[in-house]
Amino acid sequence: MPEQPSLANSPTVARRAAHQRPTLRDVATLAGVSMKTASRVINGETRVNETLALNVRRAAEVLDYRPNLTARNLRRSDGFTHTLGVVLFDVSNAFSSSLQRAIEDVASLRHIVVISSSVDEDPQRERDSALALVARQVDGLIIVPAGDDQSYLAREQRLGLKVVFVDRVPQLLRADAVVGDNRGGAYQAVTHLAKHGHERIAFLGDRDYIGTLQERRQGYFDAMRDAGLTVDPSLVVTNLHATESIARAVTTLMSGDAPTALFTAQNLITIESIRTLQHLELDDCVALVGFDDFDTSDLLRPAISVVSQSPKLMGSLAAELLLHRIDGDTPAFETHVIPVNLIERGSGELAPRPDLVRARLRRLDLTR
Amino acid sequence: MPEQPSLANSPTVARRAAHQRPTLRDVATLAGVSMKTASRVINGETRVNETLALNVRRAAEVLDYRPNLTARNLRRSDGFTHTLGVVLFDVSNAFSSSLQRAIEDVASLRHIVVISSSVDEDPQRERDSALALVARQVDGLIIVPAGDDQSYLAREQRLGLKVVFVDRVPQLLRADAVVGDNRGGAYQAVTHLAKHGHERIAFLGDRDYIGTLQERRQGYFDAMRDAGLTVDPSLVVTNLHATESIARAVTTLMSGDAPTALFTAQNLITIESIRTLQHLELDDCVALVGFDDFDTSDLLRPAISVVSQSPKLMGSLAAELLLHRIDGDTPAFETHVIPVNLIERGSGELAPRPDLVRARLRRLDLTR
DNA sequence: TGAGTTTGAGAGAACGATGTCTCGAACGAT
DNA sequence: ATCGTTCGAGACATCGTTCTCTCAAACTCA
Repeated sequence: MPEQPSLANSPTVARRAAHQRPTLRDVATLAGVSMKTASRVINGETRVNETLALNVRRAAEVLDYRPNLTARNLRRSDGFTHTLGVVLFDVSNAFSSSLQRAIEDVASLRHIVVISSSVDEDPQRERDSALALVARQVDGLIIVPAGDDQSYLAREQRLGLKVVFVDRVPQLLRADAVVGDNRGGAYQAVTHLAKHGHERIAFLGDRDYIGTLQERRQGYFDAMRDAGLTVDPSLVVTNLHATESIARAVTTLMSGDAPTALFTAQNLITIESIRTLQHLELDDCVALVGFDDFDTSDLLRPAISVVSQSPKLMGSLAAELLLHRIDGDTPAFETHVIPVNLIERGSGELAPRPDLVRARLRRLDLTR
Repeated sequence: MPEQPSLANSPTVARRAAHQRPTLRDVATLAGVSMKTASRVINGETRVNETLALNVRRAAEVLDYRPNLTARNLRRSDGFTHTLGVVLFDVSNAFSSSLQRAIEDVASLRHIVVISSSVDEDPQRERDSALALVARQVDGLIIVPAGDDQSYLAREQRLGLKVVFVDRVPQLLRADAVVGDNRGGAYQAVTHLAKHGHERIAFLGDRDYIGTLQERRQGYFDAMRDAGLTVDPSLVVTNLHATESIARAVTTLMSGDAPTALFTAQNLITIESIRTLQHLELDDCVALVGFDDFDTSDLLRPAISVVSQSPKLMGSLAAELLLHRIDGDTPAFETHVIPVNLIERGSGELAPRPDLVRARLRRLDLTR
C-alpha cells in the first residue's frame, strides 16, 4: 500500500499508526458517553444506567478494548501497580527458581505479576537491579542480597517501599527477612558425621563475605567443638564458586592428609564435589552431607544425605510478609528462621575409611 | 508525631504524604528552570547551557530524583517500555529457567527487563497471562505455548505486538519460533537403542496434544520402522505428567511383556522413570535414553544417556529474534530448528537383558 | 550594522486513564 | 406545589513525563 503523506502527517493519524490500540476515549465515543462513564462501567465502580452500561460494554467488546495498565497505574490514587520485583542470584539455579515460583504463586492469586532479575552475586548489579525495579514503581521487592550493604534502600523504604529479604539477612538496613537455619543445619550435619565416627571433617563453602556462609561455618565449628574434635584449618576451604575451583579444592584435600568426610555448604559445591569424588573413585568411601537438597539426590549411589531447606516455603512466606506490608500492616521487622532438616540417604552414613581412601588414591596414581 | 489535620487536608500535602517521591517538577523548581529543561538534562537529548545543566544535575542529586518509568512509558512517542513478557510452563523447571535466564541475559544488555509467568500447561492461563502482559504494554512476548490455539494473539500482532514462540510452534497463528529438533532427536535416540540390539523399545511421553510430543513420537515410529522393528502399541504410553502416573506406567510396562529399553520423551519423565527402575532394581539392566539433559545425569550409575537440547541457545536466539523485530526488522516468519545431540553416557548403551529383567522381577515379587 | 540562521529555553498540550466537582433530574416528604 | 435529598453522568483537573511550538537571544555572514 502506498503511503499517504497528507494523512500520515496529521498528528492524530500518526498516533493511530504508531499504536492503534483502542483507548477508553474510543470506547466512550462509540458508546456515546463520556470517558468517565465508560471508566465507571469498565471498573464497575458505581451503578450506571443499564442501557448506557450495555452500550459501553458492547463498544469495548467491538473494539476489543483493553485498559492500558501503564496509564492506569499512573493515575490511580492508591499508587499500586500490582507488580512485585524479585532480585535473585540466578533464576536458572534450582533454589532461586523454586523461590521465584513460590512467590509467583502467592502473587498470582491477587493478580500481581513478578519481575525478576539475576545478579550473579554481584553487589553492584544487585543495587542497580533493585533501583531499576523501584523506578518501575513496583509495589514491593523481594531480594536475595548479593552484597553486604543494603543501605541504598533506606531512602526508598522511607518513601514507602516494602522490602523483604530471603536466604540472607539485610545489612545496614532494617527489614523483614526469611532465612534458613544455617547455623543449626550445619551443626546437625557435622554432628551427624561425627556420630558416624568421623574426626577429620572438611568444610567446603562459597564466597565467605556472604552471611549465610559465615553462619554455616560457625555451625561447623560449634559442632566440631561439641563433638570434642579439633578443626584442622587446612580442611576448611571457602571462596569456591567456579566449578574448576571446586574440583581443584577437593582434589587437593584428598591427596593430602585426607578428610574422611565432607560437609559441602552449598548446592553447586555439593554436586561438583560428588563429581570430583567420582573421578577420584572415592565416592563410596568418603562420607558427604550437603546443604540444600536437589532433584536427583536420591538417585545417586550412594544417595546423597542433605540438610534440606524449603525454598517453596521461604518464597511463599516472603511473599506473604511482603503483601501484608503492602496492605498496610506495619508489624515490627522480624527475621523468620525456617527450620531445616537432615535427610539421611546414605552418603552421610558412610563409615570413615582412611585406609581405603589411601589405597584408591595410590591405585589412581599408578594408572596415570 | 501527632498528625496535623490542617496540613494533611491540603491537597498538595496529601499527595506528598501518599508518595513523596520527588518528581521532575521538584527538580526543576529547585534548579530554577522549567520542567522541560530539566527533562532535557536528565535525558541528555539536546545541549543545554552548562550552568543550568549543572544546577539540574545537582538538584536531582540532592533530591535523589529517579524518573518514574511508568509516566515516561506513557508519554514516550516510540511507545517502548523496555519490558519483555515471558510465558513459561513452570519457572522452577530446569528447562524453563535456563530459557528465562538466557532471555534475561540478552535483554539486560539493552536495559530491558523481563516479566515472566508460569502457566503449568494450562491453555486458559497461557491466554490470560499473555494478555495480562500485553496490558502492561510489554514490547514483545516470548511464549512456550501450553494450548493448541494461539489465534488470540492475531489481533495484538496486527496492532504491532511482536511474539516469538519457543520449544513449540504456534498454532493458528503465524510467528517466529525456535524449536528443538524433536523428530530428529527421538529418531537418533531410538536408532541408537536399536543398534545396541534392542527390539522392544518403549516410548513414554507427556500430554499428547502438545506438538512437541507428537514430533518425538513420530521420530520414534520412524526410527522403529527404519530399523525394521514392529511397534508394540502397548509399549507406547502418553499423557503422563503427575509423578505417580509415571511410576505406575513404568511398573505396568515392566511387569507385563517387558521392553528391554525405554525412550523417555521429557525431563521429568526421565527422572521419574529412573527412580521407578531403581525401586524395581532394574536400573542396570533396562536401557534408557531421555530427551533433555539434566544437571546430574553424569553422576548416576549407570550415567544417563540423553538427547540434549540447549535451552540457553534457544532462549538467546528467541530473545534476539524478538529484539530484531522490535527494532523494526520485518523478515518473513520463520521456524528455527535447533539441532540436538545424543550424549552417550552408559544407560543408553546397555545390552538387552530380558532374562535378567524377568529374574529380578521374580525376586522382587517373592520378597514382597 | 542589519538580515537571516541557529540555538536554547519555556509555555502548554498530550499520553490514557481516574479523581473531584458540579449540576440537573428524579425522588420522597411536608 | 415546593423543598431538600439522592444519584447518575459529564466537565475538568490531575498523575509524571515528554513532545510541539514559539520566541527571544546569540550567532553568522555579507
